[in-house]
Amino acid sequence: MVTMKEIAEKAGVSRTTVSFVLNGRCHKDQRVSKAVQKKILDTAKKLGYVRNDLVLSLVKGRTHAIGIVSEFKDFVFPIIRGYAQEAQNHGYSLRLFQVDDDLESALTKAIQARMDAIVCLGISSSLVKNIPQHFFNMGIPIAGLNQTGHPEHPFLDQQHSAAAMTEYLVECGYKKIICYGGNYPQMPLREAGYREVMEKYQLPSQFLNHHSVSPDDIIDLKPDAVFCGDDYLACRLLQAAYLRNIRIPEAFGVAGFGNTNVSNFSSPALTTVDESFFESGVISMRNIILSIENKKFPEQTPITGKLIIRGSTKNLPHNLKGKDEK
Amino acid sequence: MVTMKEIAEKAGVSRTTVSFVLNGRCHKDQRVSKAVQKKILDTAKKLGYVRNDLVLSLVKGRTHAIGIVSEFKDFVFPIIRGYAQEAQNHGYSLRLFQVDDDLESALTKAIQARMDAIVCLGISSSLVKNIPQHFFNMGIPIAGLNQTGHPEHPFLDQQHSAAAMTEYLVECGYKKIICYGGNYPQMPLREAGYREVMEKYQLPSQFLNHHSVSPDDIIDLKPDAVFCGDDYLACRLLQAAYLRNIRIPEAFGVAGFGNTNVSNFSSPALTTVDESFFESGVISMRNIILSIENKKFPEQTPITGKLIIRGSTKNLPHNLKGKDEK
DNA sequence: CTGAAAGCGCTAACAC
DNA sequence: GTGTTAGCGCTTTCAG
Repeated sequence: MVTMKEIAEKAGVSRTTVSFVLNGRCHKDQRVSKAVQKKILDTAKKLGYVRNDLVLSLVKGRTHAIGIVSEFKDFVFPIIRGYAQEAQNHGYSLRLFQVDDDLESALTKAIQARMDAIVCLGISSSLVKNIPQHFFNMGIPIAGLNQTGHPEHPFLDQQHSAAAMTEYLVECGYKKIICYGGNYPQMPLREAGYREVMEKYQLPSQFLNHHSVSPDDIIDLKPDAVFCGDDYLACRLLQAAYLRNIRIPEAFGVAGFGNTNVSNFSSPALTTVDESFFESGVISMRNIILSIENKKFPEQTPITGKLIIRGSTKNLPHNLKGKDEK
Repeated sequence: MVTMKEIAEKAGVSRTTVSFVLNGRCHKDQRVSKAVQKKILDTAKKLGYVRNDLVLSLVKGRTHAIGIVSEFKDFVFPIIRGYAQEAQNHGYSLRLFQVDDDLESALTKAIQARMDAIVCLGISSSLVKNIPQHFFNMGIPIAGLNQTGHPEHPFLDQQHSAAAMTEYLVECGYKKIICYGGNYPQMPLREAGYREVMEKYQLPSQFLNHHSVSPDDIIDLKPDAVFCGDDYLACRLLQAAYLRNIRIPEAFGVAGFGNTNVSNFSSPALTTVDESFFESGVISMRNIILSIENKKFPEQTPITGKLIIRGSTKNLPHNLKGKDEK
């Protein structure tokens, strides 16, 4: 790999001069004659010089790399795409540190590599609680330790989004709406959004957990609609209905949460809430980079999930009638 | 960030000694007294020393990082998970270089960062053809420029896998089997696998492209089964059938390709071929690391896709009868 | 058993 | 306009 020293020798000048020219630090007025410049540029090209960012990082104390510490489960990749996009726009790149069992060792590796910032993605908060304090005193910002609290992380307003979906289901004319979810951390907020709206309309609310209640059980309850805590669960419900030849949305409506790609390919396609992972990754990375560069910080604006209306829900006749009566 | 120099000063020894101790290069026989060792280790811990891999990379000429150059479309992430896993097992980490429009600039960044190897992932071969030769002369292995030819890349034997699926469909008792695909590069091989088996059983083969033939058209052709070129297309077909209240697999069988997660959540769940992206990522990364470290290379073993049998196909009665007759 | 010194490739004050 | 010099943090050979 050719170095500046070699170029300097071939061109018969000093390394400093080469450095100046190759970094374009000779704005017409300053230093280095045109002739020498050209000569240096030419030999650099001829020799195939590529600058060494390792050294720049060492000297400048900045690597322009952001460490992503994660187990890299499927759901983080849309976020990472957002990260990658935005990082690239600011001249940063991403470095991946896989955590298998040991979060601390992954963090250590990221620090050894002298990342400009470290983002923990999708790490369970119980693990995070146990990170020794000294990791935070190294002078490297460690961000995104959970999905909600951290300022660098824009976050989906789970409750508000769930409320919006529930509101939509009520508007469709559904009365007996069941909330069907699991144990993931966001569930309580989604459930709260659901309850809030059900109470507002004085409708009976009912939350059921898929660990104790099967999709078939849900069907047997003969709901008007089921608001599922995530798209995957909604698809399971759709599959159960399909096997029993129960048509959706004719028999009852189904809504998911996430707008993951399964929701677009199910039969019928799912009405769901878009979690905007990509977008949230972009904003998140922008904030992280801002915090590295300026220490300034735009105020935190939570993202609101967009309602995605597809074929698994529909306006019921009596609702349409109701609208006519107004 | 604390340095060895600081440790040396606090401990009252030279930097060399610190280096030796911290790198565990004092195997009972050699150098440095126990007392000094302990002292150094203690002050290192007290000060919170974390070694600087940037410098190590500079000195050793190896970064232990693999550059992934890609547009990071969804389909590459299962591969990247495999990469990350295997890289981590060998003490390497991944660095992501996003290519927006300009492959060369992304490659240049990866070279500037002095990656030990560079993998181009999911880059169209037309772009790759135009990479100037000098990129390959930098001493950094650039691998995986396409999905098939490169020795570092294990690859799914597309034709063989498609043949296996077709064979399965024939075994199910289906006669009129349509192959329904698109324009992606793997399609011709999959089609060839399909044709090969259809001919073997002297069944009529028919290939239709979704750019000119809609899922509804396919249904109207009243096939026994449809072998789709990918899971997504298969789901589109399932959705079209659902809207017309045509039951699968009762009306006809449907098979996909890829075993992407949509295939597991469709109604009915899809019979498909597992492309083993994760596994292929693992093997690929292993080969790349081997090639960095030894220049030795295990022979290339193409991966065979596993048949994943789910609810969208079934054994037909006359086939079962046939089996009884034997 | 321990330390001095050179070197990895480059930047940035400062002198000539 | 151009070169000298001292670092950045660490490894490693070679004296002591």
